[in-house]
Amino acid sequence: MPMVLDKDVREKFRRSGFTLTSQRRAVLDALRGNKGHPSAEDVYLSVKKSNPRVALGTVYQALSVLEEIGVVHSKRWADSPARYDLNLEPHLDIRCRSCGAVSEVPNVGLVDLESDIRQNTLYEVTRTALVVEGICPACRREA
Amino acid sequence: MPMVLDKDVREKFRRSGFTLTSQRRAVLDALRGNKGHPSAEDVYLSVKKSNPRVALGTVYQALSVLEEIGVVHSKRWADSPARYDLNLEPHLDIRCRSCGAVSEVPNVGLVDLESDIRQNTLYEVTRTALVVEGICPACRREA
DNA sequence: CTCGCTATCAGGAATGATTATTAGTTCGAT
DNA sequence: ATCGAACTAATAATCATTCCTGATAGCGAG
Repeated sequence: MPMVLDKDVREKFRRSGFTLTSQRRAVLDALRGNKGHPSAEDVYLSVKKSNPRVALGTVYQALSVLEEIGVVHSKRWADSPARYDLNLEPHLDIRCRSCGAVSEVPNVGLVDLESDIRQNTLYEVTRTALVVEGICPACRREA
Repeated sequence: MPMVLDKDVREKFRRSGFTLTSQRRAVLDALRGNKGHPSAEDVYLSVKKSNPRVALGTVYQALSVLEEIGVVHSKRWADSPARYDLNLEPHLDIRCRSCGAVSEVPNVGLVDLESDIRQNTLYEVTRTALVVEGICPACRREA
């Protein structure tokens, strides 16, 4: 249940000066419909269903705009394209290095972490992402 | 002051079954000599000084072996090649999205985080990396 | 020491994700 | 309706990283 409401999105577009085009809305809808952590390619395929004329480059550009205005979030694991999601609550995802599945790790306190970071650096922090890798139970059994 | 002693390294190579070749040792030395967070290319250039015949691919392979046996650590920021370091204490690096500089954020409590993670997932955790981006003071002044 | 075995290496080509380019299109403001 | 800025589609280009091939090196058995 991502907390990304249309009203907030419109507001963020307005403030940023970017325009909320149909393609960008479609990318957003694709992310809404995909509870996992789709790659740009996944989003592209999803968007293509409703609008077969979109180009992959447009999806990349839309994702980058959406991330810049703070509506989507990206994470990069090794050996995998970047993955995107809408959930802007700080949360923790783990990726299986064998099968590539991504799932969420619950109950990990990240709340204080970001403010801790801001207090200990002179940088203006724009993005944080905690990347965790492992072997999922299913793949462990197979090994 | 990386805590990476030759003795530990040899032990880890022995246990893993990989062989400690001169190229791999050179990669390790390059990381020792570079206190920052060099990319594979940086390491390559550094290694080349003592052995001009090494190939970039070899550096990548050496880094991946060294990471697998737990001697080096990699992090991936957006818009930047992967960066490697020797410091295996969990620590926090921030990268300036404008000039690319990487520096460390001190005094952030990451100690409990990893055990917290392990307790809340069925995955066998093999790697964690906290990736933070921002604008460094120098670049902020210029903007 | 020498043969043969296996892991590794150098060099370069190939891959795959992402970005840049360019010409055309849409959209909002006038 | 007109104009200009922002956006898009399509494709080419880029860059990090991996893969492939034949050559080497190191090691154990004899």
